[in-house]
Amino acid sequence: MAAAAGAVDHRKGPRRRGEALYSAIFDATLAELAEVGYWRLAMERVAARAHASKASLYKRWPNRAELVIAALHHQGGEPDPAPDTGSLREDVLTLLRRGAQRLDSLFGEAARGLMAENLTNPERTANLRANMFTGRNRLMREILERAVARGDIPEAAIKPHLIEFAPALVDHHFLIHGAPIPDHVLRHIVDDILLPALTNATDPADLE
Amino acid sequence: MAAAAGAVDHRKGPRRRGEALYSAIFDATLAELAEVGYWRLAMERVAARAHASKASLYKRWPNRAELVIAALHHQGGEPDPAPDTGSLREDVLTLLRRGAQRLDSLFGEAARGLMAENLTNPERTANLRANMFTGRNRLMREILERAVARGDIPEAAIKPHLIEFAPALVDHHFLIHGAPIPDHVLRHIVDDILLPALTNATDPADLE
DNA sequence: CCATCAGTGAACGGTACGTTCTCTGTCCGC
DNA sequence: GCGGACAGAGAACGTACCGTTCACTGATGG
Repeated sequence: MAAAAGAVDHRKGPRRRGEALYSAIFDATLAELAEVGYWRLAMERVAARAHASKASLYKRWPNRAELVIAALHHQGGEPDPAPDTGSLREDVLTLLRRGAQRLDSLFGEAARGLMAENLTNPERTANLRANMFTGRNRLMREILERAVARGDIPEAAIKPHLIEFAPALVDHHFLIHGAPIPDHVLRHIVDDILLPALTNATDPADLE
Repeated sequence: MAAAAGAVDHRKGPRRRGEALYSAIFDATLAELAEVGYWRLAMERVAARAHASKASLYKRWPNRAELVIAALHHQGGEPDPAPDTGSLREDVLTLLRRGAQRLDSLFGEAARGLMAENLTNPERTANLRANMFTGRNRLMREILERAVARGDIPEAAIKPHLIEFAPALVDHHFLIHGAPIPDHVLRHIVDDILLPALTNATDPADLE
């Protein structure tokens, strides 16, 4: 918590630069995020809390969305590798549970706010989606490819809409009902929707 | 277009009341919605456009979300009855297409904005969801019940999460990718996800 | 050691909020 | 058909935050 600088006037006192300044700003951003939520997070408040100037913020990030994304990225560690339990069901459930848990945190608060803010701008929405969902989709694809290799599901299951819809349903539940997401919701998605769809996947070529 | 009142000063001129006032405000609201979109729709602008006062607006609706919902409700006619083609696939596709088409209109613009604005407030989100999705869920349930009666799918398919997820996927696509929603997206949802899930639905009792 | 760079805090004009004020048209009971 | 209550119009207010610009001065590198 480097934000404990207190009432230091950085016009006279130690004037931060480089990493120290970034850290102070990111700390202030995350603290504001936790305290008042994304929606009421204001550049003015972050600047004041970090004892930095708004000009310094706007020099680095054009708006609060970029600032928050940077702060989360700065905080976030390495992504976990894809689960590999030998069971498709367990792999998928693990992946979804991991995502659900992530949403029940500062990350989720930010994700909800970022979604809300960018929903009105399709271009930014696409950009945001690329940053947030791409990782999960890659892991899901990995899981499915292993299941295909094991012979658990047909190769036709490797299709974008079959890869993306389970995480999409989790996201939707989060957006509508909030976090935490009950585990039975995840089990329903996997057992009643995803697995039947994957098992019955048919290659369009078979229909010709 | 009752909004064509022009430069009438309603302090002196005919002062509207009751239905006339409501209509003028709703017309102005929908016109603003169409012109600048939900996000830039401001109470100030609506009031000015309707030659009404902000006080009159706030007396009736506490915020723009309520105002827009009321305006849409005022405009909206009777909901169509559930499709009944004799084919589950056609019924569901018709329902989803209808929903997709509805989203590609003023209603969709408003829905996106309302979602964005209320995403940060779980309580309001729930309220909003009740107003927007309940109708569709009822129709979907009706369709599925007919399919069960015909013997097309097992009775176990009548479960909330199986009823709700197809419209949810449509909504999610709309939120992320915008409108119009390509028809093949709807066909993928129905053919590759919904129908396999419904056909394979198993009663939990069968597993005991 | 000094010129340049860069961060701070303050102030600005702008937009929209939600509230409150005065003035006055409209309606209802009598 | 009259007069008071009710309620709408428009303007003004204080608040919040936006994104920008300013003068000042600490830090940095040649």
